[in-house]
Amino acid sequence: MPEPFRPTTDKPLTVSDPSAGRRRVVAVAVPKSDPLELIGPVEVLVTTNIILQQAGLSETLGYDIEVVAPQTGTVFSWNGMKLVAEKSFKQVRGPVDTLLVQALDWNEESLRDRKFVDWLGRTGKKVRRCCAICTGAYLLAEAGLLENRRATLHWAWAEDLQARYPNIQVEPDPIFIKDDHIYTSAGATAGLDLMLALVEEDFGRDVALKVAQFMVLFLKRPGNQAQFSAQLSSNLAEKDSIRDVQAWIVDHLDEDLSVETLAENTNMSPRNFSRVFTREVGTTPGRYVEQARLERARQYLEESKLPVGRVASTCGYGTSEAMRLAFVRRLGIAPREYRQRFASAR
DNA sequence: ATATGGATCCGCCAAT
DNA sequence: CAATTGGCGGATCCAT
Repeated sequence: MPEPFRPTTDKPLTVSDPSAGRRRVVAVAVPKSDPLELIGPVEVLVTTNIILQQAGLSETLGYDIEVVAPQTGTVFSWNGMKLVAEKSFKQVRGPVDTLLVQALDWNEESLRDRKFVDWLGRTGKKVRRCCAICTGAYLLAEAGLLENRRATLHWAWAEDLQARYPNIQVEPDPIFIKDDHIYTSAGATAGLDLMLALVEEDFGRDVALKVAQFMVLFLKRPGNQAQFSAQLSSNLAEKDSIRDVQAWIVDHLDEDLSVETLAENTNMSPRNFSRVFTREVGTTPGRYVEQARLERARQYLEESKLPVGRVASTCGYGTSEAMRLAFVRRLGIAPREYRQRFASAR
């Protein structure tokens, strides 16, 4: 076996809390779901172990990872690939540090498995951290762990989850959300970011950055831009006049896009324009403008090397501070950090 | 980090 | 009368 990872510098690894100890992580997988959403996040933890090992710290620091399923046996059978769970949840004994719940299965059998869901609920309450990757949020919701909490998942499911569990505050935009000890993430790749956040909590920023740097060599964030564009374009208005406004907005992000100005161009009063726009598009003018600016800024941060300040002004933010606030508010992460994690150009 | 002024949103009612 | 549009005011969000 070749050496898995060779550190690029001789700088010693800085660990925030050298007495953190080894953490027991139980990853819960269900049959007939997407294995990427298990393998990716677990890979972050494994990479952390490797990096700690390189620093000679793996005796005392790192993750002990177990994968469990509703039943032992085949967990995934997908395009000829099979993953086999050696343990079922019934065999989990003793305290767990972090519970990691992978995506939901296509036919939702796992949701109807009362013993399994009850175990999730009991365990999720006790552990220090309970995390869901994307549609794993359904399992947490069914287990009652998300009641009256903020949660996120991939935007394509957000509406459905909200409808089925009305007392959850579903927010589709953030990369991930931490509410007390319950963490949810917006999709498979967002699950990686969630895991990086856990690594940072446990062992500090230096370790998390090394892990991220190591992993982006292999994991170019796919579909992020496409996803957000789909989100914007899925809301195209029927009325030509409103569609024109939408097109004009994305072509003139750095100009005045106040409701008043937009209304003038459509020969409507601001009140009526706002009302018609909201009915046709599904979001208010102000929110749509913010969404468009945010999307463009994300794209530039990922795909260009423009300084953050230039990105801000190009995308219509008055100051880079304004953009920073918008990023933290909507995505839960600041622009510089966003670029650090998602930039595709080396 | 907080305070303040302006923009935006939304319900309500009046006018068209 | 029903449906659309416009204006007003308060609550909230956001930028500075």
